[in-house]
Amino acid sequence: MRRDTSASSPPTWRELPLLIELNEQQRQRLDKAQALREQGIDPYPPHSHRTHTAEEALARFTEIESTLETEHDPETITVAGRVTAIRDMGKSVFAHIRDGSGAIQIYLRRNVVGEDALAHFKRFIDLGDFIEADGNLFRTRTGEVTVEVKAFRLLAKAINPPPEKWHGLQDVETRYRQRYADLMANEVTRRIFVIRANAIRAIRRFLDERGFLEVETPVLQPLYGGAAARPFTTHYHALDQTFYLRIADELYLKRLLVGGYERVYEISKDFRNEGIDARHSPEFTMLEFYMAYADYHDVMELVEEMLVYVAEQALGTTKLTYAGHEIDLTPPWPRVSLRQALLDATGIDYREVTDQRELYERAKALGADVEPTTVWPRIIDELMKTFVRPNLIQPTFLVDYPVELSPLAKRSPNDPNIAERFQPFIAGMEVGNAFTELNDPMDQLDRFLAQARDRAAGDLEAMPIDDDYINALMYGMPPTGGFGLGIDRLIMLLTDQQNIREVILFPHLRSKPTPILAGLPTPDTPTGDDA
RNA sequence: GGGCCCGUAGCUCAGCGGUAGAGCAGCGGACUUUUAAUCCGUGGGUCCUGGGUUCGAAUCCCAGCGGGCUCACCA
Repeated sequence: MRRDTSASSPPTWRELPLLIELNEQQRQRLDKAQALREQGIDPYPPHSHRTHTAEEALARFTEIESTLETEHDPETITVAGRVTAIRDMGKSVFAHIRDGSGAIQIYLRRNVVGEDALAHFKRFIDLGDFIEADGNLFRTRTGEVTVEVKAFRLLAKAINPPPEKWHGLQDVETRYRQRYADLMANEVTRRIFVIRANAIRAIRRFLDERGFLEVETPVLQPLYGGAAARPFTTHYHALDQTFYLRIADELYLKRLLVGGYERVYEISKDFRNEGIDARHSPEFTMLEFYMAYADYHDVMELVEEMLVYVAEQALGTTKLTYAGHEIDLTPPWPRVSLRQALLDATGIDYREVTDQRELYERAKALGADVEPTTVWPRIIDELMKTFVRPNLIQPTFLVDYPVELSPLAKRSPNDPNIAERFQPFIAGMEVGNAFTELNDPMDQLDRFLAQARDRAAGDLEAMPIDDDYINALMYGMPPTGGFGLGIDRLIMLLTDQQNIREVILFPHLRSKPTPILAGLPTPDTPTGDDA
């Protein structure tokens, strides 16, 4: 059946090509919407007339209650929101509505709202619908501030019934695929993303107040770099060239220091085409900042101060609970060299075990997951992850890494095999990465060449040579300290979540047809354009 | 990618070879201060999909799809 889409009224659901079987409740609700239209009532009216949020209404009554001469606030207010509970008492009805600020109870009594209106409410308003209600605030016998309703209007008819009221939405897959339903049903989920927003705002404020310039650098890049990871690859039609989604911001931000900005930062999505697990999301949010005339010691101090500030702003405390651990962010955090940490945990002093074979034998003997072919720096990395990282529960800076693990970091003046690099660990989780930036263009070129050799040897994550970056360094970059922070992991810490997908609004899942679109055209359906 | 586990009503979950269940939500009824309202009655299922075993499969077996945890890889 074809329908003239220029018709003046919207279609009834029976006219649309819904290939799914609607369930009984969906059909009932669609029929209610249609019945309302036939009465001349728009189930999706364009305007609302709210005068008070739930929070404002509750605050108002608390404030004026003691001055009232009557039981009810004489001023009529209008509240609006989603109906989350209905308790039908016969000649009166209690309901709760929730808006973005909170929830408020409304009360409809037949002799106040009128017999017809009460019947209309009972007949046409369902859980999940958006309504607005005009009325007067009062306090019920049980003490709850409530709006006694004089009139109400439907603002938006909900066709899908909301999830179960007591248990909320539990199914993890549905919670991720239909985050809207999760947010609607679960207060905990709503709270996580408020904390996330507050934390990111606090980071911006902290850096802005210290003279950092927020910048935006390319997400689509002709050459990726700044980290060890496989990229997402795409074809750029207009330039007829392969481009990559960035895996890090680093090399572009440091070009800006060459240009003369002293302090820059960027908060942005990075993309790494690698596995998904509880701590890794291929699309994730990164903060990177760079400050000229600073080294990694200066950066450590700034990072301590920043994370304390962020926790205070987002949570109101610097003490967190994560996976049962009590964590105190109060600075200063211990600085432990990687060499010392490994020595304490494994008895191996890597400066004295420079032979790869010997290091392998000793790591293997300790039970580390290494192979005879594992290269020396990777064995160090593995030892750190297995024997050191899990024990770094309280905030700790692990400092001074082998140069081979840090191709963009400056060598220590005391030991050319050591890079001035640190990583903060909290609750056994690596939350960032930082170093005194390498600004010697020829040393940088040499490190790139070493990466290129690893790459040729089959390491897909080794960095490609960025010769334009070398050219930038040849103009001169001031001594600089830089820092990268995984925002998602920080939010996991702040919200005591063990899975990164719990702090990402719409995490990636394998595509599955939604019930509504089953059988209808999707972006994957060939259209003749690009196919 | 490997191992283990899960998929039953709109939602939360039982059932685990013998007629498909409960609570919430829905529908009908009673109740004018309830708040997981209460009380009476009642409709609703491709038991993820496809094969197989069996007199008989939601249940057992195989394959697939989707998801979770975990290991590997990685930040």
